[in-house]
Amino acid sequence: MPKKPYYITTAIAYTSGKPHIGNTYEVVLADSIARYKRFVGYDVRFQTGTDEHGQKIEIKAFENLSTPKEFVDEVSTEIKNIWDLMNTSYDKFIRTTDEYHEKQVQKIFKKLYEQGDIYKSEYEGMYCTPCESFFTPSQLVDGKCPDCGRECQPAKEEAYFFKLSKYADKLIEHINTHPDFIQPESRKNEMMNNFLLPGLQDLCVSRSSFKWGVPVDFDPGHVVYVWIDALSNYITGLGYDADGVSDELYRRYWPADLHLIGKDILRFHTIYWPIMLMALGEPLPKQVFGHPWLIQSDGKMSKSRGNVIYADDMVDLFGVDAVRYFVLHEMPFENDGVISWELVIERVNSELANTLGNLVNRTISMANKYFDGVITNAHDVQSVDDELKKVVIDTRLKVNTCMDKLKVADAMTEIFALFKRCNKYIDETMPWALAKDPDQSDRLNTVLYNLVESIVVGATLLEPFMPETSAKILKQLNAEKRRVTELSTFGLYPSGNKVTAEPEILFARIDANAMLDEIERRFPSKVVEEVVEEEKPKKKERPELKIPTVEAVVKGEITIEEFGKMQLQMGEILSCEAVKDSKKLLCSQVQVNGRVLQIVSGIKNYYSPEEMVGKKVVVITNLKPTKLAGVLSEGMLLCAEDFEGNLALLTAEKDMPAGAMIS
RNA sequence: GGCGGGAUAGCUCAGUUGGCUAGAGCACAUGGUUCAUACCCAUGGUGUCGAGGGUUCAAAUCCCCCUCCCGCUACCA
Repeated sequence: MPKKPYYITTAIAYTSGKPHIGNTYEVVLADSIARYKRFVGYDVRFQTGTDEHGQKIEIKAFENLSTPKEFVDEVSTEIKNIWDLMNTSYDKFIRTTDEYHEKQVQKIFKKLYEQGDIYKSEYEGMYCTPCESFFTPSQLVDGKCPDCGRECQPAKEEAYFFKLSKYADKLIEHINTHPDFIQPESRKNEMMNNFLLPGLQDLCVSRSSFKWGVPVDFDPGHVVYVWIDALSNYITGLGYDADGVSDELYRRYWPADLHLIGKDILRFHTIYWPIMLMALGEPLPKQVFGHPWLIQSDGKMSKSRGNVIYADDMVDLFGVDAVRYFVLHEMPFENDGVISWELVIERVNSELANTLGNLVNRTISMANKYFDGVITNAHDVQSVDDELKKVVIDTRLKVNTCMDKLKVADAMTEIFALFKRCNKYIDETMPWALAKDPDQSDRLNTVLYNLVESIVVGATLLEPFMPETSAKILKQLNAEKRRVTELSTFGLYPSGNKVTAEPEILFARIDANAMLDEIERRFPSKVVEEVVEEEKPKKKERPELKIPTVEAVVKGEITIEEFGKMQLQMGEILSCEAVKDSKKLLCSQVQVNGRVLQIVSGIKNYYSPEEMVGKKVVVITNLKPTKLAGVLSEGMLLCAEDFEGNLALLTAEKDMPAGAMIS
């Protein structure tokens, strides 16, 4: 019988820098599923890769004194090396700078344009300068800016737009009739309630403010929006062709069975991507799973303090399979998982060293001590054996149930329950007592045989999650990995086989204090400087895997007179408080000359009201007053904003009095 | 502000359509054991099941209200 195809993908990693353990987790998770599916008999194709375009990369490369291509070559290689280090069994590593990919992206874009799903906007009267926003005709209210109600101006920049709304009803229908399409299910509501049901807005799918992207071949000066580019990887990696001459691979593996992605990019995968596919006339992926994140709980380790945890450092300290075990087992299905060095050490000691490693070690030691390593099934069966056998046989089904629901952590727990049951069996049967009585030799043989057999089954099931450890155990027991069809039978280990004479420690117990000292030596925490930080609003660490960035808009030329219309002045913040019922707004009383202006700003996530007081900042003082969250705001505090959306207030380079003019 | 999800043992959580003395793992304590990596096995406890009210023979579970947390989204002049 021919194998059924199974196509699984991860998100492609954004090549803006080295991925940390939270990003790496995704590939390991995908790998465990891919390996499991292969084991149970699927013809698996597992694709991952790197997403290499966009303005952010253009800038990073520039800062790095290299060309974008040189930069992404380097980072992509680094990412691939980490994926390899983690022992991930991908079949295809795609790069969005690969020629065949870029070519297809151009074709896809062109096809959508030619069939009218993508259109070029003319922008006359559709750019609202104060709002710095572009609007499509459908968004305008009476021809005016839907945000501020002011006249919109013709803009210099043209762009292409994708008519998402055309396919919205079809997508809603699809989501409703395919309850497993979006996982976990709670995310489905978010997509429906926030985007689909209120009505989709057309998506701007080209950029002309920077160059590092796939050029729109029929309109030089525009590059394809990075998401259109990135999402296409799932089909271009299979040899999809927009002109209809796709490879055999594509016909075999598409539609994908599972897109595994971070929960932060679910919107792109459950709205934009399906609509793209509908427009192309291709079937939709069967399932998109937005997994949670691994986060650092106490803030002791955070990027800003330069001590993020990286996969390669962890592997160096603990070994590949310990890291795989940790990330797979600690990550729940729906909530974020927590990672810290202490937790890793604790798990390695209690589960890997104690439960599993010690079990294998003590079993082999007894076999050597009592029978020179020869394992014989003497068939001296007692009723206590039954429960062990039942657990061993049942584990395969339990694991399967978990894996079908993508509950990888639970599947691992089942496998370790098998190992724990083995430990209990040893206590129940007391081999050391049997060894003292020559008449019990058959019984002792049988007990050891049952143990070895059980461990072989466990090791087989462990392979998708900890391939190296699985192989090591089987080797020490001189056994072959079982086939899936053999797992319902107990007693296939060849009687008379000999286990290794020198059992190797699988996982050494870790001295927590010594290890933590070593970690501190290698990755000194920059510590304590921020003692007073307590109440400071904290920004949560997010993985960098594919956070969409907003490219800076290139604005049209203005005259000095136009600039002169803005009244910029230094202002001193006299007092400041949070705006009630608002998550981001602070309301400041700002002194400028003799006046005190009340200004509302969306900076609560970056500044506390207390620390605002006394600051001298740059203010636009002649901005038309407006109400924000019901509070009057009579100006604007100027801020710089980086790619992550972090804000910093502007101040003068030397101390200047409140009211000082800026020109 | 809108939509959604949570609040259960010291910690992380499970509790299916309301039903027997509310569970698991970790941690802790005691006992056992010695084949093994100071390991393994057994036993144990406190829970106002976030607060209050209601429906019911019966509520952690259903309804109302309150408090707090989280996610997405809007706003962030």
